[in-house]
Amino acid sequence: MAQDPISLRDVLIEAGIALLEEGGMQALTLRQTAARAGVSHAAPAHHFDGLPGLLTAMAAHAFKLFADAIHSGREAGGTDPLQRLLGTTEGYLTFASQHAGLFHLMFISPQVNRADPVLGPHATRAYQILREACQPFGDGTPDETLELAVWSMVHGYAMLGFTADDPQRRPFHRRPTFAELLAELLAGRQIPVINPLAPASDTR
Amino acid sequence: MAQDPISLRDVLIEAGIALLEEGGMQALTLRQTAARAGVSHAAPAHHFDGLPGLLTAMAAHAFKLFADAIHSGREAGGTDPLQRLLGTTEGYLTFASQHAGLFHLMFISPQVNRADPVLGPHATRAYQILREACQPFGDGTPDETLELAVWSMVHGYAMLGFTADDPQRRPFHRRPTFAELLAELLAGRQIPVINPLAPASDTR
DNA sequence: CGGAATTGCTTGACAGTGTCAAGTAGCTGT
DNA sequence: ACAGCTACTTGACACTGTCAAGCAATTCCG
Repeated sequence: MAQDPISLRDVLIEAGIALLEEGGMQALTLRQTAARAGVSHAAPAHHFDGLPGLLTAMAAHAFKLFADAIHSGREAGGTDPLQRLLGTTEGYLTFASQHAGLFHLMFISPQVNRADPVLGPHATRAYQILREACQPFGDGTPDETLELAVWSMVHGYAMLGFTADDPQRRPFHRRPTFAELLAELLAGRQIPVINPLAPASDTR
Repeated sequence: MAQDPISLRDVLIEAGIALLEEGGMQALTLRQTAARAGVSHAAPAHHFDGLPGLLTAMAAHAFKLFADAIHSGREAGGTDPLQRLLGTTEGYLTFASQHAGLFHLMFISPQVNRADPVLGPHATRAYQILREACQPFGDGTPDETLELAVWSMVHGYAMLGFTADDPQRRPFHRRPTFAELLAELLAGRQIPVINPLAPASDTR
């Protein structure tokens, strides 16, 4: 074959994502996925180990998109450490709200086999981005307490955003933004200067 | 014995909880619940509006248990404001780990009808307990930023505890405790004294 | 070059699920 | 006594995931 034709495996993953984003986890079934991909209902069994296998492969794909999202969020934050961390968390939250189904797959669905090694690399990459964004606020070495504090807070903020989508039931007069929460968390820390070693030079 | 005031409705809720705690959300089906309650497979339809109705009723029950759990956690914290807040969050986390299925029902399951008014009272009561535990760390009035920061952090900590149950994949050398995370969050705050004689005349 | 094995998918079946329609036993109110 | 109502049962239907068998095309290899 001259060119590698798109494998049914990838088509199925795309079809599954489409179903997930259209109708949530309820709509994501093996048979519907196969139908959308234009194959028979048992075809997916030859590429994935049942429904959990398909969901796990989709979760792996989702982790890659997720790591890309928080990476570009960090890059959008420029060079200022606080803006970089904020951009990272904004990427986190934007992905969670724009791809709620994939987020659910990545962090919640009990059908995903979390021991599968295909999940590891991109999940680790995503965490490394968060870790590096936290680094300037520590004493130079990785501060696991700060990392987990930021991670827990942004993750919880995203999850609570899903749950309390009924405005009337929200206990807040005005829901604080995550930036305010992060400022609260970092209030006890020294905010690092932008370029501590070099002589004062403006940002371009 | 002679009088049998236990309604089938309550029996079904208990049966559902038993199934949920034994086999997770996968095992919680209408028909299994009916079978465990000793009735026919269509009996639940006369007490709940389908499976979502049963799950919503179970979630309401769960919110009551949850509010009780964080209430006793707060009481166990004694009178010191920090210990009270810590006890509250510990109650939160203990409930989440010991009743993972109910926690999933309360905050995650898309089948639960979150607009149902039966969810409101106990969910509100739970949040009020958290709010009051945060109050001493504010300037006297409810500080919604601090409340949401604490809530997001404890919620995210609980959720991440579910996800990353594979020790090998955890990015931490030693997973920081939630008390350490809370200390990090409160590091920018004045820790209130235990028995303030003039509560409102604190430093400003 | 030609059978044989493998791959990729289809077809068909089965048990299990939620939901609906119809039926029934038992109690209640008049 | 009788009608009506409540609480459930029975049966059916469409849909689900999974498995076994089959089949056509490709690849292997002797």
